[in-house]
Amino acid sequence: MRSGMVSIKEVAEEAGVSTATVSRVLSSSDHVRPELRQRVMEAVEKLQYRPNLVARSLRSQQSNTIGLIVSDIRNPFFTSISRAVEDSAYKQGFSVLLCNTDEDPEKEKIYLQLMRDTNVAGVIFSPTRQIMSDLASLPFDFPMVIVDRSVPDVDVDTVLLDNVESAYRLTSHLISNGFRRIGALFGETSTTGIQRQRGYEEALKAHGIPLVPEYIKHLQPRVEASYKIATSMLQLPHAPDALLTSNSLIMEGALQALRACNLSIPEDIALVGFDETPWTLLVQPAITIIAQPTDEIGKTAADLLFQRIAIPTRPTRQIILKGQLMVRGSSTPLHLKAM
Amino acid sequence: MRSGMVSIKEVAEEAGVSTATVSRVLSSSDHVRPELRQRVMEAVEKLQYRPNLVARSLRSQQSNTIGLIVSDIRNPFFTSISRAVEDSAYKQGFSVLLCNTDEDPEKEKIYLQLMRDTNVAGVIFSPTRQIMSDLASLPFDFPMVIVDRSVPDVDVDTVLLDNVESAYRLTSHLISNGFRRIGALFGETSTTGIQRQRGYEEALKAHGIPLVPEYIKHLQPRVEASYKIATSMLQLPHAPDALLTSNSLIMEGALQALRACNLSIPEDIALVGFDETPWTLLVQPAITIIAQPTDEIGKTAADLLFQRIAIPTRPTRQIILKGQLMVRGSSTPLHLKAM
DNA sequence: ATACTATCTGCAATCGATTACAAAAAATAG
DNA sequence: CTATTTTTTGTAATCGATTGCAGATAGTAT
Repeated sequence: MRSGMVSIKEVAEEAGVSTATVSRVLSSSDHVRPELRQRVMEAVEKLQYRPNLVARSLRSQQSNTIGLIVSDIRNPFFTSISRAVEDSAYKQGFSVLLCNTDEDPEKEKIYLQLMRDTNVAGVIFSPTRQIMSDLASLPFDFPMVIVDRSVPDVDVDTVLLDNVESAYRLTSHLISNGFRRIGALFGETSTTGIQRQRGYEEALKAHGIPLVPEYIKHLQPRVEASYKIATSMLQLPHAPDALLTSNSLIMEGALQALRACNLSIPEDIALVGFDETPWTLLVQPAITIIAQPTDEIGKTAADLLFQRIAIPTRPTRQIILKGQLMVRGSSTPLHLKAM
Repeated sequence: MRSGMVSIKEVAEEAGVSTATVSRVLSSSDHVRPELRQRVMEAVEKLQYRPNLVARSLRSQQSNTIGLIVSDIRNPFFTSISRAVEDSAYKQGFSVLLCNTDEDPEKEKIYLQLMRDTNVAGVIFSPTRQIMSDLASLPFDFPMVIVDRSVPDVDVDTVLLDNVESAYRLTSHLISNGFRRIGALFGETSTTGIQRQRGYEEALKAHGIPLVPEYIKHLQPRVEASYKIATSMLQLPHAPDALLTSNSLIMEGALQALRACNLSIPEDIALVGFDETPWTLLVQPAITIIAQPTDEIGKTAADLLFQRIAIPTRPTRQIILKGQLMVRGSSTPLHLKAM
């Protein structure tokens, strides 16, 4: 155990009061005569006392920790979210337990259990589709905010992008720039992919462009998987003249594939996707994307969570944020290609 | 409080034994008659009992949480480290508290205090230079592993890159490729920048190239700062013909600056740096870098920490890992430029 | 069968705080 | 100055586990 461990008892002794009084001074919400308060403060200072948060948490049945459960912190989207969440948490005096699930329902369950067992104040969670059905039935009753993904039929706070609309806009942008054979790669583990596919299909329909099944693929949201699938799509007899990708890892793999096939962008093929990463602006041409307001998503999720922690019975909210279409060189219109 | 909260007491009752016995069954290290063990297990199963980790931690004075304190999780280096750490922790049954300090000594102190107050099992920490001097004197006696940075005069486990050597190799590579006026941008908050500067200077010296003070800058390790400083360096009468950057954020800013100045790489200027990020291979030309073995660094740090948690008196170790020079297009020799 | 060990099990203390309740002190009213 | 109310303070229970110690049970040797 820590060597110089000093507990509330020693402080009480030093100040000549009871532990209850010390506790009252420190939680500061209660009445204590100024003189005693002063004595306690001095004792605290002298002994360099710091309250043991574990003991406090056990007794008060509250905690200053929140959980953040995402698929992989290395996904730039979640990296950014996590930073925003941690910032908000810090300001509120909370700290953040980070969990990576790799889109694995088993790990998701394990981490949710951990959250319960450690009695966290609440959880911000980006679940796979698989876990969703169970979610309502699982015995987890801590405050929770779902982020990035939507959970139908479960009454829970949610923050996410307007995925259908965003994909619709992104696809429409390609179409109005003259692209017709639009290949699309969607993540298969999240609802996000599904919604973005919907937006994609609606846009095609609205413009009278037929769906081509070979142009639509679902895959693990990983760079390698994307590279492979994109490469094979590029070998098709009628290869696409544009590629729409549903997250930055898939976009990364697709870009690698284009490079490997020696295709130039956008002359041979356009490339668009989701999420602002450090590199969408650094590669040439820069990549047209839907920028998600990750800071705001993270901050909003944290805010929702703290509100729910404060008032557990509050009606739930679903907050849908708009993405921003950033038009760049990777989707330049066909008739401008010669320039 | 959680609704169906079932404690060890209920389990004991259900199984017709004492709480001590239940505890012994669950911690499984102790002798318990098979029949009782069976009864307890059944009760646990029936009541869906899960031990309260807060209570356990308070009583046993141990914890299954470790802290990870870095400057900014959005720095790809730390993103990767954090993932490796979390993986190792998960395998050992630990979870990870994530803290971003923004290289701010005040936040560092606050987080260190938090770590103490929550009685974490240990901490993996990437400190600023400022906090170092205090480090030994601060009253923090939990197991700690320093990562990425070196702390002279303090007896503590450390994992870091061979920075001097790596910078030396990187610089030598530039020199042997014909570059002579090598500008260098170093982070000012960490020891890492200092060590890399040393390697840079030694390489110049070894090749008989004079140091030019205007070519050496220290800055906040941030994209914007780097962009500004790089831009101003490019305006020099005798502008550099190569830029060496000491981390990926600085490299990002520098690349933006080169793009803004319409300089082509490596014809007008070479660019090299540290850290494998998603984009070093995606931009064209790809960027020559020293790849740090982030997975290994993170894993090693976690291993060291767990070993120290197990045996606090173990002699400390300093583990120095080698970086890997990845030669790419951004530093192609001058005489090949015409090709 | 008796004595002696070795194994199990339960009681109760403990970890370090918070908090219900009651007692004491202070403030206010009459 | 006493009665009543209000504000402070302390005592002790409590949160939910683990664990030292002693008593109970089982096992072994004589």
